[in-house]
Amino acid sequence: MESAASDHSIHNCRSIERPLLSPETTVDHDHHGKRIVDELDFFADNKGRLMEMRDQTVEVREEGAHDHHGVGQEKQLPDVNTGLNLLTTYTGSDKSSMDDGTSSSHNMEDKHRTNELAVLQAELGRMSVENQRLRVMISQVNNNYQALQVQIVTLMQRQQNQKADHQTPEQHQMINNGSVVLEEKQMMNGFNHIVPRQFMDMGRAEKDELPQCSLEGCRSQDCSGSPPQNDIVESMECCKSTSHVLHRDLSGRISTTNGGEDSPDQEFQGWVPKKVSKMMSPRDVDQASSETMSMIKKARVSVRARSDASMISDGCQWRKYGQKLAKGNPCPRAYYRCTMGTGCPVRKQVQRCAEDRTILVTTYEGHHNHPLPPAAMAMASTTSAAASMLLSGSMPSADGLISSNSFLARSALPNCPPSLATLSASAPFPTVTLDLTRTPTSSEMPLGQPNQLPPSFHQNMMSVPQILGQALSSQSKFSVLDSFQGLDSATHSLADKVNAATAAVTADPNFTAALVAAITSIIGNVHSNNNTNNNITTRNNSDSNT
DNA sequence: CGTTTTTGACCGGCGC
DNA sequence: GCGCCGGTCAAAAACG
Repeated sequence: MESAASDHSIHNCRSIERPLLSPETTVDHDHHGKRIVDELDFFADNKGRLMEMRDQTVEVREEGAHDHHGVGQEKQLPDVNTGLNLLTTYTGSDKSSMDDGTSSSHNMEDKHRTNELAVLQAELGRMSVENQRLRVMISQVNNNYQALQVQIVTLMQRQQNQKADHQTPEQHQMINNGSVVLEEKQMMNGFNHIVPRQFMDMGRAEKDELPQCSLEGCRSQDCSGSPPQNDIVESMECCKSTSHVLHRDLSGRISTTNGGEDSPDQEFQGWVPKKVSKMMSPRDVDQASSETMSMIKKARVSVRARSDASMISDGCQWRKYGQKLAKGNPCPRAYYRCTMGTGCPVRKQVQRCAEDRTILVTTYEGHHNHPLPPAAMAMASTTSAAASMLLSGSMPSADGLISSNSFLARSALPNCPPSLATLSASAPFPTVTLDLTRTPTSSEMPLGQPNQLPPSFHQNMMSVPQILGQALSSQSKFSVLDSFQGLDSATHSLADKVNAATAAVTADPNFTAALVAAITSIIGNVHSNNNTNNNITTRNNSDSNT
């Protein structure tokens, strides 16, 4: 039903979505070569009735093609509603044909058919309305995506402003009010392409391969496999130690695009040992002004979940590089580094809550510089989205204003129950905390916004990444499945799609709340079944077709 | 034998 | 300046 709706609604995406159709959706090619069954299957609940009327439907369909706004042969199919008017026409012709001296039993049968047609017509009319509604939703998603892109650029601009010249409070206010426009980047003399660079990788600094890649160029040409949201997180880190060099370094996106193959300078991107910074020249160290470093903080996303396992499965491969006994918590804190890509800067800390040792606190930091499997992509996108929300609601000048339940926190997550997501600017890093230790009750959900969880959240028991992936697909005009069809050839489009999906998530804090709720409902099952995230592709496949 | 984990040492930031 | 603390390094051990 859902895929049916999407197929009907997103005409321009049809070529993409068609491969997703399950065999049964295309099996029934009717006479005249029209894929009537496509329609039928889309509205599966009506299938039975429609099947009865197949003969009539075929005829009606052909006429409908004329009536309908010229959408082209393929696009006529989605416009099921078209057939309605024609059904009426057909009914008339049917009657006239019957008047030609047929028996009363035939009349009865025809009247019965007529009634059925009327019912069918009403049903199709309803579908038409639904179709229109879905189109509106698609356009809204598109609008949200566009808005998010502007917001991302604004954020990048903001950070660049902070580095280039210390902003006045008035400027901060302007940015906070959203009055900073894209064109402002041109005021940042010499920094036009610094911005994207800065958002790509914080670790690498020395190698510059594509300094000509402007902000617009990077976005439109998609020279990155990294969603901008992810980049935002990364940017927070990059500025800490190498902000003075980053504006010359534009190679990160390319290396990411290369399917994880290490570029010659791969060792310079991503995570860099502190010893590297030690080798920086005194001049470089000077340039990395303390002001900059104090203004820019690392953004982190912390996930609290009940789990008996030592780690929640997030689809990534991690290598433990340290363990420490933190003060105030008898449970040791473990430090992990992502090993899926060479030099990947992403790290995470895992520690059990001192108060409740069944609660596992996982803190993510950084942005992957390599392609991610679907499962990992979901979590990465979600954490990045959360981080971007944090950043969108926080300015360095606002440090200290952000705290749990603060105005800014509630502004950034206006509809997110306080128990689910909180912002914290507690030193040294601003952190978004997603609390999955309790399921949001209906009372916790925003008023007037009933539980927005997709039905599948309740129906299916999936791993966290799975459910995130599905959630992302449900919020985007692209499906996750699409993204991973032919990962090799679709690296660019994949980035775009994930980007769009993340943007959609970011644009809707409600969805974040729903997401958290969904994770919460799943996390308990992860305990007993840690392997469920391995079939995300399959699951999404089926989900995309349902 | 290569990879991962463990663990003590080390480093830098921060507060006093 | 000193000590505390969080974070990281890297050698050794463990693992597959």
